[in-house]
Amino acid sequence: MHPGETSTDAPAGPFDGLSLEHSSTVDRVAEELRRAVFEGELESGTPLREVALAESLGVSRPTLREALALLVAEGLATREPNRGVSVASPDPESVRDVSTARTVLETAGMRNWPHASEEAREAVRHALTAYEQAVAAGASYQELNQRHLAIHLSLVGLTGSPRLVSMAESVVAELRLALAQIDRVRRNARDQAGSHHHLLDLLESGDVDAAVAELGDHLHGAEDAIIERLELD
Amino acid sequence: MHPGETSTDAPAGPFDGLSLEHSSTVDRVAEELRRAVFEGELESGTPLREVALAESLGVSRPTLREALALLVAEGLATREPNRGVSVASPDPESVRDVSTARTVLETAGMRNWPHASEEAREAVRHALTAYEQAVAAGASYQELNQRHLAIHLSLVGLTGSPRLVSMAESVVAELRLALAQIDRVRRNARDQAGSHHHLLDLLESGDVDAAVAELGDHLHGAEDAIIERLELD
DNA sequence: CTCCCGATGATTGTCAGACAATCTGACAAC
DNA sequence: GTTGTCAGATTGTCTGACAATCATCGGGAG
Repeated sequence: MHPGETSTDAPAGPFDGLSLEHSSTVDRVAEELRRAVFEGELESGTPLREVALAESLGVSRPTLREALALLVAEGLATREPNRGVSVASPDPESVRDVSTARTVLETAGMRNWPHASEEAREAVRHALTAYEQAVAAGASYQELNQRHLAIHLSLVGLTGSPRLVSMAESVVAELRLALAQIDRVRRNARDQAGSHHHLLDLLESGDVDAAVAELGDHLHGAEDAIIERLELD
Repeated sequence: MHPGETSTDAPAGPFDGLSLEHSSTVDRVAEELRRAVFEGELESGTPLREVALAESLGVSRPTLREALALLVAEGLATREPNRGVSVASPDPESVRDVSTARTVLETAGMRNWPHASEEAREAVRHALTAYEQAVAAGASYQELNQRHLAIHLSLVGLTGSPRLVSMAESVVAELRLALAQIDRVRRNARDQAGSHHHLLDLLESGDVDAAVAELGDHLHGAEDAIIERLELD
């Protein structure tokens, strides 16, 4: 169920850290399409013609169709009957919805901070420091974006529920799509390390309510910023 | 973006309320498989052989494969590489996870009761009365189950977020699978109308905290009951 | 007698090609 | 200006096929 997990349940052997890329063609195609969408190579609304794409990727049409079905299920593309699949075009309404969904999921995680596993709490700290290091190192826009979203995902991880995390991943994927569309040309990521560091400090000090309030502001601000830039297309 | 919405943006015409069943073969196949799973016709762990199923349903193998991919994406079936897909077998861990996910989503909805739209609140009341009427009428096990879960979905609807509702639907689907497996033989549904009515009364009176506590007990009890029966298979 | 090993059949993953149904756009007819 | 019709393009679906992989089972080595 979890992609990164080792599937063998051998107790402990000398062959740890060895895992073979057992991905199917469909998975690779889907991954390549996701990458293209997130990197902004495909503008929103672009129709994904089956024959052309299949030929371009060197796979058969049924295989490509399965991959497209995955993308549609993830909300990264939309299918209109008899009209094919095209890259999803985020509208203000869906951005608002994604934002409220994020708020619910991440708030639930933060409220569980005192009862969360030490492992989950450590994951939050690690995600934050990784982000801050990326900022300090002047990492690329793509990497900063990803590490920033990883922080928010780690907050959902505080619930300890794999299903909630996977839901959050799906929602965040839609957000990445919207961000990619907005920043297709001018890709500048503001430094938000301070805000997140403050968030973690509040959690560590036990003031969960204040942290939740801060998160609410943070997400609401992001929502407004995205919608604003989305509407002057 | 919303399924029930008319896709034409004509201002207002005499042709409202007209909609044609535009379902594809893949959708129909997936729906039939879901039904079979929920009715308990397919035991958990049953391998879904592609050729046999395709022939039995009168569709081609690629079409069936797309439908199976949908089921897998919904968590109702699992795919093992080169070994095909089989009906998912709920284990205690996943039931616990489903329960915590439900708790998060439904609690979020209830906490939003005061700010929810009147439409959403009315949906909760309607779902409850529909369930109570079904109980009074001595409806079938299947119908009672569905109406009971509809109440819980309506609680998530209080968030006003379509995405959260669809997440809840996915989670509830897994729960229906587990219930179908448990009650494959003895299908008795306890009358839980009283508990839910009390829940709604608490909400209407404005005591959201008490309602949330009550919901927590309710879900935790259900979780324990399911796991208990699951473990004496 | 037990255990490892290789052949055999079944099943999946993937491909190529084909056809009908439907959509799009343009053009002719009323 | 609306309607009818047609050609091209695209999707939805089917058929048939092939290699890769997996499960089973019988035989030979120890």
